Amino acid sequence: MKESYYPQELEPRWQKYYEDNKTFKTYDDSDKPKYYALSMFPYPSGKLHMGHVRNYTITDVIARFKRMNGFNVLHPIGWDSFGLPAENAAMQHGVDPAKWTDENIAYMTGQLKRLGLSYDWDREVTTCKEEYYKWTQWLFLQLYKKGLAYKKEAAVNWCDKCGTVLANEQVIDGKCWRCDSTVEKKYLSQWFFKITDYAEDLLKDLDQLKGWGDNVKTMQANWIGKSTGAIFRFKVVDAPNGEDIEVPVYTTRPDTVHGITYLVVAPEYKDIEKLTTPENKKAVEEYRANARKMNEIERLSTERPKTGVPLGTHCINPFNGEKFPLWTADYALVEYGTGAVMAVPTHDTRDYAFAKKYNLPMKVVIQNPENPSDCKDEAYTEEGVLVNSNEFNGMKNTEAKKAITQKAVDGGFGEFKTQYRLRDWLISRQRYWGAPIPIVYCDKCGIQPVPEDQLPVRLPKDVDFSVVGKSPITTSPTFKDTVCPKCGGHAVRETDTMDTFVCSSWYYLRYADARNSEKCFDRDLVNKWLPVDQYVGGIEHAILHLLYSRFFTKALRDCGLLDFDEPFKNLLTQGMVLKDGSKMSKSKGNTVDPDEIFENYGADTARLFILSDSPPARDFDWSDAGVEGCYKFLNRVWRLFSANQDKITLDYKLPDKVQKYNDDLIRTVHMAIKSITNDISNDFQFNTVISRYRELTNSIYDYVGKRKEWTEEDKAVFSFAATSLIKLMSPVTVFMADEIWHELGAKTSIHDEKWCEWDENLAKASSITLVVQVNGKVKDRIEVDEGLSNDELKETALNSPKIKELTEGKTIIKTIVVPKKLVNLVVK
RNA sequence: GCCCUUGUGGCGGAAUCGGUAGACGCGUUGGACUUAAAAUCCAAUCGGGGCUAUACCUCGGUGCCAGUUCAAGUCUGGCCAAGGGCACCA
Repeated sequence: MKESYYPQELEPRWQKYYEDNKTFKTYDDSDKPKYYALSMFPYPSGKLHMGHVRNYTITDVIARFKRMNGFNVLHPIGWDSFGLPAENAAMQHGVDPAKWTDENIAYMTGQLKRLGLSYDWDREVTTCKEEYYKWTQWLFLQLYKKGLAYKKEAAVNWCDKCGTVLANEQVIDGKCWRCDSTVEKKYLSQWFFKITDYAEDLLKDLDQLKGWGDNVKTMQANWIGKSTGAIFRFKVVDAPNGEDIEVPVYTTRPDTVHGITYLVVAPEYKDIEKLTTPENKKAVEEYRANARKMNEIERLSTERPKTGVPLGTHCINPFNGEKFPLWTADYALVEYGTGAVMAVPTHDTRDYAFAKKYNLPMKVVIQNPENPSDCKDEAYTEEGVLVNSNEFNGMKNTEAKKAITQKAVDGGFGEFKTQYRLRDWLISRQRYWGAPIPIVYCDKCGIQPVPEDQLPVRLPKDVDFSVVGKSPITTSPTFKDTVCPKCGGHAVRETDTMDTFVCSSWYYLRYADARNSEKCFDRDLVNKWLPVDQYVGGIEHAILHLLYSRFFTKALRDCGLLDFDEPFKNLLTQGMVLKDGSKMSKSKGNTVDPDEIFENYGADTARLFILSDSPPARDFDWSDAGVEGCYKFLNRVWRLFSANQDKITLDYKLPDKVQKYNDDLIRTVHMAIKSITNDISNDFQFNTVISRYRELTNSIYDYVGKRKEWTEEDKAVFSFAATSLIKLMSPVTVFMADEIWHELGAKTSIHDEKWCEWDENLAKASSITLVVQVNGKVKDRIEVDEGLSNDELKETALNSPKIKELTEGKTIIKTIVVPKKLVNLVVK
């Protein structure tokens, strides 16, 4: 065994060995229980970054730990390889997106292997390959058949820089999630998935997800945005041309209905022209034109003062016969509720601000009986009792919500209503590098799905990437024209491709049956492996990917393709990797290249370090000194073995009875096994696991330092300690562990070993430190035998000279004994 | 504004049930080895005070203020700060 550690040589050697021997291949037929460990698959951007390293190392250690604990582990990897960067590269450098992507995948595959990740490479999936996107298209058709994929004309989010529309989830503060440019509204005909059909399911089933953090669950719940209230329909009494017209509103405060003093419709409200009198027409038109010009950010700013103009028409409140005016104002949103709002300035802060500005009347209808407010200075939005509300006066507002809505239902002018903020998922993209939507438009038959036996609809190669203002796919001379599958006549293909989030919404299912060319996946295999037992990835997908995947699982369940409701049983959202307090990014210039770390220290050091300093869920601050420290530690472990190789055997036999000093080391090892096992099992606290590695290593070094002569017993105990250490470390420092293992004479890989077990009786110190407190303050510590009873502990405490002195002349009122731990004397 | 998460030494962070606060590491300081350096090893390292000094003793200390308890980093109530999410969503 070499005297010092040499990762640069030994790591590639083992890497090749694992590859040649398919050490980590997973077989479907096994009598072991299954465990599915999954990292969020990467976009092949070119190179791994430290966030990837952290993500994949965490999952890899989990997979290896479970394997050693007797599970048949599925631990796959793939590539989320459709998307804009490849197309941008094509536009800028004239390189084929497929080639660009392939090259990136090849490079990053090398990096993943170098990092020592125990993937079953035979299950690799690549979303941009025909063998994969064929099934993405097939799944689209299944959703289409179920009525869950549909096309509609709608106001959609348009990113001019990316040249495509975006889903609501991809608009962050009015800006594009990818390129940060301001998003505009456009009216376009686009494909949607009906995720709103699953709003209630997606919300309700969050309760099932015990293994998800509350942060992610509340983010999803907020996004779904459920509220309950009522719809009220108000008749317009003075519409131009005497038209008979109603305006429905959605409200969560039906209890305030007697306080309506005006009504607001969104500038884009569909009937707005019919609601506008000729005298007001000009002002209203102007206001609407202005609203149209505003971008999302301006429009949605809550700071902007409220504006609006009257329409000139009026409604009657059927509850009290009062007449109130109609206005248009852009604080009403056309896409939420009915696009119209009943305004009660006394009990809604927005209505209050608006009414104040335009001098609209106010009427108090809810009051706190203890502390009545006249709502002159601000709206009263708390609970209370109804006033000025006819037969409902005196009723608690929480009860009145129901009673008043019921009255509307009975009177035929309203109903109970549950409303969600979630919108349907817009999946069309006007880009080339994605899965083509398998639809054709026939001149005669209209929209026609591509028959399943004609899949995949292949991406054309004969395209011009230099075009501006339209998707390159539309430049293909061969792609667009086709025949109608129904009538055989002329038809044109849909040229939009699918959002890449569609591809990533089902990839975790494909791993269960990755090479199936006949089917999307075998139902039994998917039901066998899924749900994912442990999913690991970044918090940035809390809404996007995780919500879409949950939707897909439920929709495919309803299509009869699988038998479970939720795809990811446990979710670990790892924190960001920071350097100097901020997120690593190229623009900040604070990135660390994983290759450089591999080169200088080896993958094991990288793996050890990325797990060592913070618990996985927290942000991790990269420090060069920390890497150095981990490298030194590995050297120290290496030297422990190289300097003592003659004393370590793999087939040691521990005697039944050993010397006290040997018993102490054995106990230390058992305690380490216990705490390491528990720390991994309990929320994957790898940072403390690594502390235990160091503690155990320190203990073994202490032991070695004290031995002048070595008995056979000493060697056996030492062998036990050293081999336990290297096994415990093997999921983290994968290459070094196998190298040492072989240097010790093993013929098989350490990664085929069973996890260490501990004996509960040995996993505790032979003596304990009794803490003696007086009035809750620690006054003495006494080494006592482990087996002492509570009475004996009390006796020991009272006999301590220190305690005697402190209690001298005082009365002991009470004595608390915590078994094997502590005695607290309450004295006066 | 609403919701979630987090607040512990110079730093990253430990601390099953309420029971020794600061494990382990980084950094710093001192020492050993060396011609020297690197590497390695040993020791000290929350703050204030006491003692010539070591040992030791003592007081304070887990964002702030209260409370419960023999005992609070941990439980309860009220605040404050940072990070994140949602947001004219009626």
